[in-house]
Amino acid sequence: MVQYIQTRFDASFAALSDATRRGVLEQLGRADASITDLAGKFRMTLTGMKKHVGVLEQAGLVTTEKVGRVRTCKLGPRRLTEEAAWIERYRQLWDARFDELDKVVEELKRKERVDGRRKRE
Amino acid sequence: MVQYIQTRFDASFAALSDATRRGVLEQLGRADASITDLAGKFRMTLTGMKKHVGVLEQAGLVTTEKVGRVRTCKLGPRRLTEEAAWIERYRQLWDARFDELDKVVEELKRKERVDGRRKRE
DNA sequence: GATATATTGAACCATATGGTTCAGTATTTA
DNA sequence: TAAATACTGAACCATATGGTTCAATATATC
Repeated sequence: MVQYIQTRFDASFAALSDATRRGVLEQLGRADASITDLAGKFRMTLTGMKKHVGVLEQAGLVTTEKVGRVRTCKLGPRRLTEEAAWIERYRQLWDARFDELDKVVEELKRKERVDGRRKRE
Repeated sequence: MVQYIQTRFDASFAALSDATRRGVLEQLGRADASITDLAGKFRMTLTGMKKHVGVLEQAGLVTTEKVGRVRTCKLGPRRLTEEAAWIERYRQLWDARFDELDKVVEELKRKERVDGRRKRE
């Protein structure tokens, strides 16, 4: 279970780690497109684009269907819900962690004040 | 500018695409840790863990400081704000795209009703 | 039927990734 | 000062990635 989720995360974050693939997702958000369309838009060979689409498809972010000789790509079933949730959770962790640091700093300041007073005594 | 952002995205999403590194981030969200701590926790050589930490550091997600012989790792300055925003924007695109599809389906249904009526006429 | 179009697969290339081992160096600690 | 600890760097390995070219296949179009 955890393993499944982890490898799914691996796949989706890896898919998002390439500018071309992020661009393809944005493009498909506007309109479906063929491999030729995408290859043209991103100045790449058909074969190269096909690979990117394959990666996105593996990650569930894109689905494709071939009708006649043209393969049409569209956004896939995955909406990055879990990924968004992971990042949100991380951000909360981060906040909590730095709040702790703030407390430490506050504590230090308090002690300084106390020390100051002691020295003056 | 765009390039900078894109390569930053490349780096952070790539950093997140590995289960060990996501684990390290979660761990550091709980407490700072040395390379030895992390290597132990994730059953890996020091050298291996050092590399993962290096990737996270490159991405700005972790900072490290060496005091004496031990290097302490903590969460870095980046909170994944832009990454969260990118994903949110994508999710909206996705929703809009599928709303469009819904409209098409609605339209088809409407036509069917009309056709049905026509046939019955 | 001939030609053009759209994709596909295999093979190749350079570089990156995720890991290891092994031999250092620097710092504590006994 | 000797031994233990913590890290570091170089070198290596297998596999993945991001791209290409070239040849083949399937489908449309003239």
